[in-house]
Amino acid sequence: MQMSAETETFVVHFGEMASRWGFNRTVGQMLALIVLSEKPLNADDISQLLAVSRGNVSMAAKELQSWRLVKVHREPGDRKDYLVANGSIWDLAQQVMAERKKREVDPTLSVVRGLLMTMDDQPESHARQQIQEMNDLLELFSKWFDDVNNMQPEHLKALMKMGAGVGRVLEMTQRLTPGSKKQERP
Amino acid sequence: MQMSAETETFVVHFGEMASRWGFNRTVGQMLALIVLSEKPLNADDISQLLAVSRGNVSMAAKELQSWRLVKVHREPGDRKDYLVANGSIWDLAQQVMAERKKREVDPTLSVVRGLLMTMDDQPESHARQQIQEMNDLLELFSKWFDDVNNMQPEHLKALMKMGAGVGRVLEMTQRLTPGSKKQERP
DNA sequence: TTATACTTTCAGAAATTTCTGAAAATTCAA
DNA sequence: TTGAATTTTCAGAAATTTCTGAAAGTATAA
Repeated sequence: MQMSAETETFVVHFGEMASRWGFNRTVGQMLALIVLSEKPLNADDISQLLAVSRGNVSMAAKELQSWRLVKVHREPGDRKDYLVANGSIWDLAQQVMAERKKREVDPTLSVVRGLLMTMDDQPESHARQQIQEMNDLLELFSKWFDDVNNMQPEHLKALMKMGAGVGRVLEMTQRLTPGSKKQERP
Repeated sequence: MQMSAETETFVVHFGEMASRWGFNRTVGQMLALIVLSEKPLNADDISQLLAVSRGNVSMAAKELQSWRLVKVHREPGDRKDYLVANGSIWDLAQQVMAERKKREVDPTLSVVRGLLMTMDDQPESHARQQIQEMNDLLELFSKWFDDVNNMQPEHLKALMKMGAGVGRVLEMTQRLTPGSKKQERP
Protein backbone atom coordinates (compact mmCIF):
# COMPACT_ATOMS: atom_id res chain seq x y z
CA MET A 1 0.00 0.00 0.00
CA GLN A 2 1.17 3.54 -0.75
CA MET A 3 0.20 7.17 -0.25
CA SER A 4 -0.19 9.63 -3.11
CA ALA A 5 2.33 12.47 -3.17
CA GLU A 6 -0.39 14.91 -2.05
CA THR A 7 -1.47 12.74 0.85
CA GLU A 8 2.12 12.40 1.94
CA THR A 9 2.64 16.18 1.93
CA PHE A 10 -0.49 16.62 4.01
CA VAL A 11 0.42 13.83 6.43
CA VAL A 12 3.96 15.10 6.93
CA HIS A 13 2.65 18.61 7.58
CA PHE A 14 0.19 17.37 10.15
CA GLY A 15 3.03 15.53 11.84
CA GLU A 16 5.03 18.74 12.05
CA MET A 17 2.10 20.77 13.38
CA ALA A 18 0.94 18.13 15.84
CA SER A 19 2.91 19.30 18.86
CA ARG A 20 1.58 22.84 18.40
CA TRP A 21 -1.93 21.43 18.35
CA GLY A 22 -1.58 19.39 21.52
CA PHE A 23 -0.72 15.91 20.30
CA ASN A 24 2.36 14.04 19.16
CA ARG A 25 3.61 13.48 15.64
CA THR A 26 2.18 10.02 15.18
CA VAL A 27 -1.26 11.14 16.35
CA GLY A 28 -1.15 14.06 13.93
CA GLN A 29 -0.03 11.95 10.99
CA MET A 30 -2.61 9.27 11.73
CA LEU A 31 -5.40 11.81 11.86
CA ALA A 32 -4.32 13.28 8.53
CA LEU A 33 -4.11 9.85 6.95
CA ILE A 34 -7.51 8.74 8.21
CA VAL A 35 -9.17 11.96 7.13
CA LEU A 36 -7.86 11.70 3.58
CA SER A 37 -8.36 7.96 3.21
CA GLU A 38 -11.55 6.95 1.50
CA LYS A 39 -11.52 3.46 2.93
CA PRO A 40 -11.17 2.54 6.60
CA LEU A 41 -7.62 1.71 7.65
CA ASN A 42 -6.50 -0.93 10.12
CA ALA A 43 -3.52 -0.76 12.43
CA ASP A 44 -1.24 -2.71 10.10
CA ASP A 45 -2.07 -0.45 7.16
CA ILE A 46 -1.22 2.58 9.25
CA SER A 47 1.92 1.10 10.76
CA GLN A 48 3.18 0.32 7.27
CA LEU A 49 2.12 3.61 5.63
CA LEU A 50 3.63 5.81 8.34
CA ALA A 51 6.57 3.50 9.08
CA VAL A 52 5.97 3.48 12.82
CA SER A 53 5.72 0.60 15.24
CA ARG A 54 2.54 -1.33 15.85
CA GLY A 55 2.55 -0.29 19.51
CA ASN A 56 2.78 3.35 18.58
CA VAL A 57 -0.24 3.00 16.31
CA SER A 58 -2.19 1.41 19.14
CA MET A 59 -1.37 4.27 21.52
CA ALA A 60 -2.13 6.93 18.94
CA ALA A 61 -5.45 5.25 18.11
CA LYS A 62 -6.45 5.45 21.77
CA GLU A 63 -5.48 9.10 21.83
CA LEU A 64 -7.55 9.87 18.75
CA GLN A 65 -10.49 8.08 20.31
CA SER A 66 -10.12 10.02 23.55
CA TRP A 67 -10.31 13.21 21.47
CA ARG A 68 -13.39 11.69 19.73
CA LEU A 69 -11.80 12.30 16.35
CA VAL A 70 -12.02 8.74 15.07
CA LYS A 71 -14.30 5.81 15.61
CA VAL A 72 -13.68 2.11 15.20
CA HIS A 73 -15.43 0.18 12.49
CA ARG A 74 -15.53 -3.60 12.41
CA GLU A 75 -16.59 -5.95 9.66
CA PRO A 76 -18.03 -9.39 10.42
CA GLY A 77 -15.54 -12.16 9.76
CA ASP A 78 -12.58 -9.79 10.21
CA ARG A 79 -11.07 -9.29 13.64
CA LYS A 80 -9.20 -6.12 12.81
CA ASP A 81 -10.19 -2.67 14.03
CA TYR A 82 -10.73 -0.22 11.21
CA LEU A 83 -10.43 3.48 11.98
CA VAL A 84 -12.67 6.09 10.40
CA ALA A 85 -12.94 9.85 10.86
CA ASN A 86 -15.71 10.75 13.29
CA GLY A 87 -17.60 13.18 11.07
CA SER A 88 -16.89 15.97 8.63
CA ILE A 89 -13.90 18.29 8.71
CA TRP A 90 -16.06 20.81 10.57
CA ASP A 91 -17.15 18.23 13.11
CA LEU A 92 -13.52 17.31 13.71
CA ALA A 93 -12.41 20.92 13.99
CA GLN A 94 -15.11 21.63 16.55
CA GLN A 95 -14.11 18.54 18.47
CA VAL A 96 -10.47 19.63 18.54
CA MET A 97 -11.44 23.11 19.70
CA ALA A 98 -13.64 21.74 22.46
CA GLU A 99 -10.95 19.38 23.69
CA ARG A 100 -8.25 22.04 23.60
CA LYS A 101 -10.42 24.48 25.49
CA LYS A 102 -10.96 21.81 28.12
CA ARG A 103 -7.20 21.30 28.47
CA GLU A 104 -5.93 24.84 27.94
CA VAL A 105 -8.56 27.09 29.49
CA ASP A 106 -10.67 25.26 32.04
CA PRO A 107 -7.83 24.37 34.43
CA THR A 108 -6.68 27.98 34.55
CA LEU A 109 -10.18 29.28 35.13
CA SER A 110 -10.42 26.87 38.02
CA VAL A 111 -7.13 28.04 39.57
CA VAL A 112 -8.00 31.71 39.07
CA ARG A 113 -11.40 31.28 40.70
CA GLY A 114 -9.76 29.59 43.64
CA LEU A 115 -7.22 32.36 44.04
CA LEU A 116 -9.89 35.05 44.02
CA MET A 117 -11.61 33.30 46.91
CA THR A 118 -8.50 33.45 49.08
CA MET A 119 -7.74 37.06 48.18
CA ASP A 120 -10.85 38.69 49.61
CA ASP A 121 -8.59 40.65 51.86
CA GLN A 122 -6.26 42.87 49.75
CA PRO A 123 -9.02 43.70 47.21
CA GLU A 124 -7.04 46.71 46.03
CA SER A 125 -3.75 44.97 45.33
CA HIS A 126 -2.43 44.97 41.79
CA ALA A 127 -2.11 41.18 41.77
CA ARG A 128 -5.70 40.76 42.89
CA GLN A 129 -6.94 43.17 40.25
CA GLN A 130 -5.04 41.38 37.50
CA ILE A 131 -6.37 38.01 38.60
CA GLN A 132 -9.88 39.46 38.70
CA GLU A 133 -9.48 40.71 35.15
CA MET A 134 -8.24 37.32 34.03
CA ASN A 135 -11.18 35.67 35.77
CA ASP A 136 -13.64 37.93 33.96
CA LEU A 137 -11.98 37.29 30.63
CA LEU A 138 -11.88 33.52 31.02
CA GLU A 139 -15.42 33.40 32.36
CA LEU A 140 -16.75 35.34 29.39
CA PHE A 141 -14.66 33.44 26.88
CA SER A 142 -15.58 30.08 28.34
CA LYS A 143 -19.33 30.64 28.18
CA TRP A 144 -19.15 32.24 24.73
CA PHE A 145 -17.00 29.44 23.37
CA ASP A 146 -19.19 26.63 24.69
CA ASP A 147 -22.25 28.24 23.18
CA VAL A 148 -20.70 28.92 19.83
CA ASN A 149 -18.84 25.65 19.49
CA ASN A 150 -21.97 23.63 20.17
CA MET A 151 -23.68 25.11 17.16
CA GLN A 152 -24.16 22.94 14.11
CA PRO A 153 -21.47 23.49 11.48
CA GLU A 154 -23.88 25.16 9.07
CA HIS A 155 -25.03 27.62 11.70
CA LEU A 156 -21.48 28.30 12.79
CA LYS A 157 -20.48 29.06 9.21
CA ALA A 158 -23.32 31.54 8.95
CA LEU A 159 -22.35 33.17 12.23
CA MET A 160 -18.72 33.49 11.24
CA LYS A 161 -19.63 35.08 7.95
CA MET A 162 -21.57 37.66 9.95
CA GLY A 163 -19.01 37.93 12.72
CA ALA A 164 -16.83 40.61 11.22
CA GLY A 165 -19.88 42.61 10.19
CA VAL A 166 -21.34 42.58 13.67
CA GLY A 167 -18.04 43.82 14.98
CA ARG A 168 -17.87 46.59 12.44
CA VAL A 169 -21.29 47.87 13.47
CA LEU A 170 -20.10 48.05 17.05
CA GLU A 171 -16.94 49.91 16.10
CA MET A 172 -19.03 52.32 14.04
CA THR A 173 -21.49 53.22 16.80
CA GLN A 174 -18.57 53.65 19.16
CA ARG A 175 -16.68 55.89 16.75
CA LEU A 176 -19.59 58.31 16.70
CA THR A 177 -19.38 58.67 20.47
CA PRO A 178 -16.95 61.51 21.38
CA GLY A 179 -13.99 60.65 23.56
CA SER A 180 -13.59 57.04 22.50
CA LYS A 181 -11.83 57.13 19.15
CA LYS A 182 -9.43 54.32 18.38
CA GLN A 183 -6.52 56.76 18.15
CA GLU A 184 -7.05 57.83 21.73
CA ARG A 185 -6.59 54.37 23.13
CA PRO A 186 -3.52 54.52 25.42
CA MET B 1 12.79 39.33 47.42
CA GLN B 2 9.88 36.94 47.74
CA MET B 3 6.56 36.04 46.13
CA SER B 4 3.29 35.95 48.02
CA ALA B 5 1.68 32.53 48.34
CA GLU B 6 -0.99 33.55 45.82
CA THR B 7 1.54 34.77 43.28
CA GLU B 8 3.45 31.55 43.65
CA THR B 9 0.35 29.43 43.00
CA PHE B 10 -0.38 31.47 39.90
CA VAL B 11 3.21 31.35 38.66
CA VAL B 12 3.52 27.60 39.17
CA HIS B 13 0.25 27.03 37.35
CA PHE B 14 1.37 29.13 34.39
CA GLY B 15 4.55 27.09 34.30
CA GLU B 16 2.54 23.88 34.11
CA MET B 17 0.22 25.20 31.38
CA ALA B 18 2.98 26.81 29.35
CA SER B 19 3.71 23.88 27.05
CA ARG B 20 0.01 23.58 26.19
CA TRP B 21 -0.01 27.26 25.30
CA GLY B 22 3.01 27.12 23.02
CA PHE B 23 5.89 28.20 25.21
CA ASN B 24 8.20 26.62 27.77
CA ARG B 25 7.87 26.61 31.53
CA THR B 26 10.22 29.48 32.20
CA VAL B 27 8.46 31.70 29.66
CA GLY B 28 5.11 30.87 31.25
CA GLN B 29 6.30 31.51 34.77
CA MET B 30 7.98 34.77 33.81
CA LEU B 31 4.86 36.04 32.11
CA ALA B 32 2.78 35.22 35.17
CA LEU B 33 5.26 36.93 37.46
CA ILE B 34 5.50 40.08 35.35
CA VAL B 35 1.74 40.33 35.01
CA LEU B 36 1.19 40.14 38.76
CA SER B 37 4.12 42.31 39.74
CA GLU B 38 3.27 45.92 40.37
CA LYS B 39 6.83 47.11 39.88
CA PRO B 40 9.05 46.37 36.88
CA LEU B 41 11.39 43.40 37.38
CA ASN B 42 14.93 43.03 36.13
CA ALA B 43 16.65 39.82 35.07
CA ASP B 44 18.30 39.26 38.43
CA ASP B 45 15.01 39.66 40.29
CA ILE B 46 13.41 37.11 38.02
CA SER B 47 16.32 34.71 38.12
CA GLN B 48 16.20 34.76 41.91
CA LEU B 49 12.40 34.60 42.26
CA LEU B 50 11.98 31.69 39.85
CA ALA B 51 15.26 29.99 40.77
CA VAL B 52 16.39 29.63 37.17
CA SER B 53 19.68 30.56 35.52
CA ARG B 54 20.46 34.02 34.26
CA GLY B 55 20.85 32.70 30.71
CA ASN B 56 17.43 31.12 30.84
CA VAL B 57 15.88 34.42 31.88
CA SER B 58 17.58 36.15 28.98
CA MET B 59 16.22 33.63 26.48
CA ALA B 60 12.74 33.71 27.96
CA ALA B 61 12.74 37.52 27.88
CA LYS B 62 13.52 37.46 24.17
CA GLU B 63 10.71 34.99 23.63
CA LEU B 64 8.22 37.16 25.53
CA GLN B 65 9.29 40.15 23.47
CA SER B 66 8.89 38.21 20.23
CA TRP B 67 5.32 37.45 21.33
CA ARG B 68 4.94 41.18 22.15
CA LEU B 69 3.77 40.33 25.64
CA VAL B 70 6.33 42.39 27.52
CA LYS B 71 8.27 45.53 26.87
CA VAL B 72 11.56 46.72 28.28
CA HIS B 73 11.65 49.72 30.54
CA ARG B 74 14.89 51.49 31.41
CA GLU B 75 15.57 54.09 34.04
CA PRO B 76 18.31 56.71 33.53
CA GLY B 77 21.40 55.92 35.57
CA ASP B 78 20.55 52.20 35.77
CA ARG B 79 21.85 49.88 33.08
CA LYS B 80 19.45 47.05 33.85
CA ASP B 81 16.51 46.10 31.64
CA TYR B 82 13.21 46.13 33.48
CA LEU B 83 10.38 44.05 32.06
CA VAL B 84 6.77 45.20 32.12
CA ALA B 85 3.57 43.67 30.76
CA ASN B 86 2.69 45.09 27.36
CA GLY B 87 -0.87 46.17 28.17
CA SER B 88 -3.91 44.89 30.01
CA ILE B 89 -4.87 41.26 30.48
CA TRP B 90 -7.15 41.59 27.47
CA ASP B 91 -4.39 43.09 25.35
CA LEU B 92 -2.11 40.22 26.31
CA ALA B 93 -4.76 37.59 25.63
CA GLN B 94 -5.42 39.03 22.19
CA GLN B 95 -1.70 39.09 21.52
CA VAL B 96 -1.36 35.44 22.50
CA MET B 97 -4.31 34.47 20.32
CA ALA B 98 -2.90 36.35 17.34
CA GLU B 99 0.51 34.77 17.71
CA ARG B 100 -0.89 31.28 18.15
CA LYS B 101 -3.08 31.67 15.10
CA LYS B 102 -0.01 32.71 13.15
CA ARG B 103 1.86 29.59 14.30
CA GLU B 104 -0.96 27.05 14.40
CA VAL B 105 -3.30 27.99 11.56
CA ASP B 106 -1.52 30.05 8.91
CA PRO B 107 1.11 27.45 7.97
CA THR B 108 -1.58 24.82 7.44
CA LEU B 109 -3.72 27.14 5.37
CA SER B 110 -0.69 27.76 3.21
CA VAL B 111 0.01 24.05 2.70
CA VAL B 112 -3.65 23.30 2.02
CA ARG B 113 -3.90 26.07 -0.56
CA GLY B 114 -0.80 24.74 -2.26
CA LEU B 115 -2.17 21.22 -2.37
CA LEU B 116 -5.44 22.36 -3.91
CA MET B 117 -3.50 23.98 -6.73
CA THR B 118 -1.76 20.73 -7.64
CA MET B 119 -4.95 18.66 -7.39
CA ASP B 120 -6.94 20.35 -10.13
CA ASP B 121 -7.06 17.03 -11.88
CA GLN B 122 -8.91 14.49 -9.64
CA PRO B 123 -11.50 17.09 -8.50
CA GLU B 124 -13.85 14.29 -7.43
CA SER B 125 -11.43 12.35 -5.23
CA HIS B 126 -12.24 12.00 -1.56
CA ALA B 127 -8.83 13.41 -0.55
CA ARG B 128 -9.31 16.47 -2.72
CA GLN B 129 -12.79 17.07 -1.32
CA GLN B 130 -11.56 16.82 2.25
CA ILE B 131 -8.71 19.22 1.57
CA GLN B 132 -11.16 21.60 -0.08
CA GLU B 133 -13.37 21.50 2.99
CA MET B 134 -10.40 22.17 5.21
CA ASN B 135 -9.38 25.07 2.99
CA ASP B 136 -12.85 26.60 3.23
CA LEU B 137 -12.90 26.19 6.99
CA LEU B 138 -9.46 27.69 7.52
CA GLU B 139 -10.12 30.51 5.10
CA LEU B 140 -13.33 31.45 6.86
CA PHE B 141 -11.84 31.06 10.32
CA SER B 142 -8.73 33.02 9.44
CA LYS B 143 -10.61 36.05 8.14
CA TRP B 144 -13.15 35.97 10.95
CA PHE B 145 -10.45 35.67 13.58
CA ASP B 146 -8.32 38.50 12.27
CA ASP B 147 -11.33 40.79 12.17
CA VAL B 148 -12.57 39.90 15.62
CA ASN B 149 -9.18 39.80 17.31
CA ASN B 150 -8.30 43.27 16.05
CA MET B 151 -11.26 44.78 17.83
CA GLN B 152 -10.64 46.86 20.91
CA PRO B 153 -11.11 44.86 24.12
CA GLU B 154 -14.26 46.76 25.08
CA HIS B 155 -15.86 46.05 21.72
CA LEU B 156 -14.80 42.45 21.83
CA LYS B 157 -16.37 42.04 25.27
CA ALA B 158 -19.62 43.46 23.94
CA LEU B 159 -19.53 41.14 20.94
CA MET B 160 -18.87 38.07 23.07
CA LYS B 161 -21.74 38.90 25.38
CA MET B 162 -23.98 38.94 22.31
CA GLY B 163 -22.32 35.96 20.66
CA ALA B 164 -24.41 33.24 22.15
CA GLY B 165 -27.60 35.21 21.52
CA VAL B 166 -26.84 35.68 17.85
CA GLY B 167 -26.26 31.97 17.57
CA ARG B 168 -29.51 31.13 19.30
CA VAL B 169 -31.48 33.28 16.88
CA LEU B 170 -29.93 31.38 14.00
CA GLU B 171 -30.74 28.00 15.56
CA MET B 172 -34.29 29.17 16.14
CA THR B 173 -34.99 30.25 12.58
CA GLN B 174 -33.45 27.00 11.37
CA ARG B 175 -35.57 24.90 13.72
CA LEU B 176 -38.72 26.28 12.18
CA THR B 177 -37.62 25.05 8.76
CA PRO B 178 -38.82 21.42 8.23
CA GLY B 179 -36.22 18.74 7.53
CA SER B 180 -33.35 20.32 9.44
CA LYS B 181 -34.02 19.57 13.10
CA LYS B 182 -30.97 18.98 15.28
CA GLN B 183 -32.12 15.44 16.05
CA GLU B 184 -32.02 14.53 12.37
CA ARG B 185 -28.39 15.46 11.99
CA PRO B 186 -26.55 12.27 10.83
C1' DT C 1 -12.54 -25.18 24.69
C1' DT C 2 -8.59 -24.03 22.04
C1' DA C 3 -5.78 -21.92 18.67
C1' DT C 4 -4.96 -17.91 16.57
C1' DA C 5 -5.43 -13.32 15.14
C1' DC C 6 -5.33 -9.35 16.86
C1' DT C 7 -4.71 -5.32 20.51
C1' DT C 8 -2.61 -3.36 24.54
C1' DT C 9 0.99 -2.49 27.69
C1' DC C 10 5.15 -0.81 29.26
C1' DA C 11 10.33 -0.88 30.23
C1' DG C 12 13.85 0.99 28.27
C1' DA C 13 15.91 3.35 23.94
C1' DA C 14 15.82 7.28 21.07
C1' DA C 15 14.63 11.83 20.01
C1' DT C 16 13.54 16.30 21.33
C1' DT C 17 13.20 20.16 24.31
C1' DT C 18 14.68 22.83 28.03
C1' DC C 19 18.09 24.59 31.09
C1' DT C 20 22.72 25.82 32.92
C1' DG C 21 26.69 28.49 33.33
C1' DA C 22 30.90 30.11 31.55
C1' DA C 23 32.64 32.80 27.82
C1' DA C 24 31.80 36.34 24.41
C1' DA C 25 29.55 40.43 23.18
C1' DT C 26 27.51 44.79 24.18
C1' DT C 27 26.52 49.02 26.49
C1' DC C 28 27.44 53.10 28.75
C1' DA C 29 29.39 56.22 32.42
C1' DA C 30 33.46 58.31 33.29
C1' DT D 1 39.06 55.09 25.13
C1' DT D 2 38.52 52.13 29.10
C1' DG D 3 36.47 48.98 32.12
C1' DA D 4 32.75 47.60 34.90
C1' DA D 5 27.98 46.30 34.53
C1' DT D 6 24.98 43.96 32.01
C1' DT D 7 23.01 40.96 28.32
C1' DT D 8 23.49 37.32 24.95
C1' DT D 9 25.07 33.09 23.21
C1' DC D 10 25.62 28.36 22.90
C1' DA D 11 27.82 23.70 23.92
C1' DG D 12 26.73 20.28 26.56
C1' DA D 13 23.84 18.44 30.69
C1' DA D 14 19.39 17.47 32.37
C1' DA D 15 14.65 16.74 31.86
C1' DT D 16 10.89 15.43 29.23
C1' DT D 17 8.47 13.32 25.54
C1' DT D 18 7.99 9.99 22.08
C1' DC D 19 8.74 5.55 20.11
C1' DT D 20 9.92 0.58 19.80
C1' DG D 21 9.15 -4.15 20.20
C1' DA D 22 8.59 -8.10 22.88
C1' DA D 23 5.50 -9.99 26.25
C1' DA D 24 1.00 -10.09 28.14
C1' DG D 25 -3.80 -9.65 27.44
C1' DT D 26 -8.25 -10.25 24.81
C1' DA D 27 -11.61 -11.72 21.62
C1' DT D 28 -13.47 -14.80 18.30
C1' DA D 29 -13.80 -18.50 14.76
C1' DA D 30 -13.79 -23.15 14.69
